[in-house]
Amino acid sequence: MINRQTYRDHVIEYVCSLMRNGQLQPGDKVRESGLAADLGVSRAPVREAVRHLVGEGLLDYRPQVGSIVANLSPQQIIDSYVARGLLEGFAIADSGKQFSVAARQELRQLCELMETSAADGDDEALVDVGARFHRLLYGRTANQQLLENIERLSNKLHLLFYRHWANFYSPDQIRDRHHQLLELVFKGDEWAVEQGFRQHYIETGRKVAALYTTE
Amino acid sequence: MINRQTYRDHVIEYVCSLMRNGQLQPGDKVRESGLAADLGVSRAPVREAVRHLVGEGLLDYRPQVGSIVANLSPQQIIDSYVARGLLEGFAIADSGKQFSVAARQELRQLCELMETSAADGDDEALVDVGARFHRLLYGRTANQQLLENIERLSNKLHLLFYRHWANFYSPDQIRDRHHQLLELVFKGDEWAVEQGFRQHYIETGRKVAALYTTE
DNA sequence: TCCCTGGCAAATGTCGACATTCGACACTTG
DNA sequence: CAAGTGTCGAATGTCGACATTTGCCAGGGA
Repeated sequence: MINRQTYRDHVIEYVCSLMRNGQLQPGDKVRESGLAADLGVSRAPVREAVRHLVGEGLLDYRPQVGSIVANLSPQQIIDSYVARGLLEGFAIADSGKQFSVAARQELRQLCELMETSAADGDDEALVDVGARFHRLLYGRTANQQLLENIERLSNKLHLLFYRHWANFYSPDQIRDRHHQLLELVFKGDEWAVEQGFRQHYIETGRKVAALYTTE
Repeated sequence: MINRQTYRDHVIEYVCSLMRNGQLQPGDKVRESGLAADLGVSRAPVREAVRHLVGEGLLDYRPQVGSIVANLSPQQIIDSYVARGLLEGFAIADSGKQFSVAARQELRQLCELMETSAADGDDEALVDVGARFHRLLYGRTANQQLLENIERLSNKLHLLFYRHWANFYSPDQIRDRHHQLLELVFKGDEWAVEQGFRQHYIETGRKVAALYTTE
């Protein structure tokens, strides 16, 4: 038994799945009693799970009132993507290590895979490949503290907005944008890498934010 | 009633004060029952406080076993300072706004105040002034998401290591190091600002880490 | 002597219930 | 009719107790 699972973890996963399913949308109230009833557990582990998700930024919390699914303003959306670009760009630039030929090939193949997934309209696969692509890059950093922050932000943006970003670019654009990132990384100019990733994410952030402006 | 205080918040503050007092040191076990008994409350709010502090990175947590005060490895210490330098440097460079004459004067005065505090051996005042100095700089960012991450890291490093950094530099050095940061900021070269703050923090991080290496 | 094993104590995980607070709705009043 | 107010329901905050797991230590065997 490597990792003992506690009820709290089940609740966390359950809430995340509700967010992925769309059954929980930004602004929706999250009632502890409801979750407890759904899963047949008491409110104690539910409260811990909710508090954890609040800490992750996935839920907003008001004392004595309760929690709602985080409802980021357009500016907050952009800000989150900016922060992610900053962290991920640095993590990649700072990792320093060279990419093996095999690793380069794998990353390039992922770009192609993104294009075919996008062309097939398989958004789920596209998002998944995109996540693998980025993780392969920033995951090379030896800085665990940085990694924690990146994954927190990454997970937050993924759960809140993964639905959308597949629709902002044509299959060609998706492939090309990520190919360009790769070339920056392989070239080894750290400053260019950081700027490139910042730009990559701020563009996506602006597009996502645009969807949430005054509807 | 602006901000209703709940027991959980009291517990958080209590644990932080224990860490500041040195009654809780890195590696020490944090028993929920003990805290509950100390404060005369039940374990429920204590658990929430502990979980919050785990999320902040101040405590390490092992399921079914308990929590201990975070005991960062030398590398993790450096990594944390690197991350803070990255975030703070960007926040300052990206805020873009000009500093008023009064603001510049205040910041320069804080540098001098750091020197006098250091010369007087008043570490508490020195650390406090240092915190105000840095907050005045990074607090100008409009990016709330960034700010949250900075303050989380800042608070973590402050609580775990505020004891030490006052002793790494002479009063003159402290003043000069911060004056140099100010000149970078006032000059407005964003890239130089980012690099400067990264360097500032990585140096401190290395010195702190050195204290925790194989004693 | 060392290792394994079994049980004991203590800490965490979970539960159900009660207390407290907030938000909403209907009612009163000017 | 609008504004303020009182009450009620529901959700959160807290509590004490029980269940379960972990780490430790004593005891026995090789």
